[in-house]
Amino acid sequence: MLHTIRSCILNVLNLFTKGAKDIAEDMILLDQPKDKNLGDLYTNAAMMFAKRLEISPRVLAEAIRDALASSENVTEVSLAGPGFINFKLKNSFWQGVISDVIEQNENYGFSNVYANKLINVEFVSANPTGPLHTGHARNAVFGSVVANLLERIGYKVTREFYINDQGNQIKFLARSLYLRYREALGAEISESDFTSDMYCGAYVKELAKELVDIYQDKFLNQPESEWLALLSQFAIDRMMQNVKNDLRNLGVVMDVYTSEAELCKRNLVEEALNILSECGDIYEGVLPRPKGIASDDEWEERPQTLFRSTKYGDDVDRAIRKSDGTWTYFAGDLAYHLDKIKRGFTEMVAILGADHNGYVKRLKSAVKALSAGKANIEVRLYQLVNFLENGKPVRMSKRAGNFITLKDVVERVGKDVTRYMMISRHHDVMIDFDFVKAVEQSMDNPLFYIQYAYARICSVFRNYEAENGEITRDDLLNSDKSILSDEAEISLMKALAFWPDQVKAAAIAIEPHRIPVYMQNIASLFHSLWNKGKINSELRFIDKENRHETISRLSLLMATKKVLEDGFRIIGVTPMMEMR
RNA sequence: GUGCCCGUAGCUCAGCUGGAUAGAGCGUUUCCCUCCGAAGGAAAAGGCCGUUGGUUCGAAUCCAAUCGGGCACGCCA
Repeated sequence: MLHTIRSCILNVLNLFTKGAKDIAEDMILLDQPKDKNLGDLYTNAAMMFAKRLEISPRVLAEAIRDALASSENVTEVSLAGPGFINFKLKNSFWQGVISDVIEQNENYGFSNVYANKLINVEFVSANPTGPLHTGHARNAVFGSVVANLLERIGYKVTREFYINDQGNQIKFLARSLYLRYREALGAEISESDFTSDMYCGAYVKELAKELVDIYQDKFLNQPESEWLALLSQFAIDRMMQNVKNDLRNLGVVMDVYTSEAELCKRNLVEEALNILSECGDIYEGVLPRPKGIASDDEWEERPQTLFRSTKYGDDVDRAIRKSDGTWTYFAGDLAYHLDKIKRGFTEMVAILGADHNGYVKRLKSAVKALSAGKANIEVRLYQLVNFLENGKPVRMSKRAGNFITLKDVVERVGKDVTRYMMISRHHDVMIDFDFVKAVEQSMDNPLFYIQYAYARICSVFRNYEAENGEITRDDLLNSDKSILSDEAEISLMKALAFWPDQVKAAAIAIEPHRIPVYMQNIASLFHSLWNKGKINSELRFIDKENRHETISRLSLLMATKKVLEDGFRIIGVTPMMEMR
């Protein structure tokens, strides 16, 4: 719908000799003025592009005004301020949105700006050393919605989980498991046997029981070399099953799980280093003492193998080999991102918690260096979530193993509430997640407000169809929209017309929270219209005396329903047809 | 000491590539169910957008300083 207006404006821009060839339709701002008296829409295009076209904003504004004025949809155009163009449109223009939505059905809200480009979205990537906990919930939801959004603008998305299935942490997991294994077989174990690197959560005991069931006392009194590899693999397998299950219950399904150990076996670390060496980005050197470390006592200078990440914008160069000769975590990540590049990804997104903010620059550097500048990774950090129990913070200690798991959250408040709470705020702000308030059915919990709007729409269709039989798509498309001219009806249509814009903007900005915010706006306009029908019976959706007008109104409801469904699909929440 | 993020109504938060008189919900006050679902709606009140400078036709938005809060900072993962 809005495309018609934008292309009209773009045609004007193209008339000027300096050329508008680098101006895309998307760049033209169209919005509803805050003051409704100014018109239905405004654009600042004249001010935006005047400089680029080397022409005065006033002249450009006049040209756009004239073009709009001659458009069949426009009834009135006026210039204001330094170059705003305000205009009014025929009701028929807005009414056209209804057919648009119904015709395009599930495709309404899709665009193909990035048609068929590959993109990799890596998220969660939790260490397989324990169950997913609350901290992973936001990551999982955020990542999955970002992936959905990117698909909306045409990307071919790969949802990916990176498994850190080797290294010290896995060794300690296996040792912890072994302790519990001995305990299950009757050995005396005290909590002090668990060093600070080990895992003493209850889930390790569960694993130990399984281990006993399968192997009995086979590993009892055996040296570590006899059981370490097997127990490691056993623990990883079970933990990943667990992770996948928890994710599925949260509505998250990955396309690819990539194992760090596998990458190592394929010698990708060495390959990555070769590439970097050829660019002259690998050297033996000594890092300067960071300012944060006050005295030389705590700082020991030592030569290390370093990656010259500063060449690509990092603050300091980064170590890739430990003093014992093994790779650092970052070396593994070099291999991993080389793997992504080799699989053909030039665009990548990674979702990380805010506590990883120090990692962003080196990751971006790595991708630039390994791809000779051809690939890029966008990292999105999300702030942590505070879990509250009726206003009081829930204490968690990972060490003691008494953290709340993601599974606990989903079981307690449900998938939909969890997802909504995690996605409805900007990723840069902290969330207070109160278990009590989350399920309260009030406006402290806006999900219910949106669900309620949807349920009301479904209810109207149920009522109508109970009396008149099923209503068809053709009935709705062929209905006369011209009777839908009340301000509240037009406002709702306008909001629906902006839906594709909103989705595209949210996707490009990688800001999923805009979707629930906009859904709330649509729900609000709908509720308002509903209540207007209580006062003015002509606005009631069902008029038993007048079937034609009823179908016209139902067509607006259907369009609203479709858009809400699209929103629910993006955020992965199941719409509720009734809420009694 | 350095880097990243946040600071908008009493509270929780929106505010899109800089746009016109900064919005919503909760809470407070007043109205609206003979009639499609009142878990809703209409209205009132509530603001130096942390502070100070700068950029320009125009700043909550960009830049610089500053204050307050969160996070991070050589071989952990």
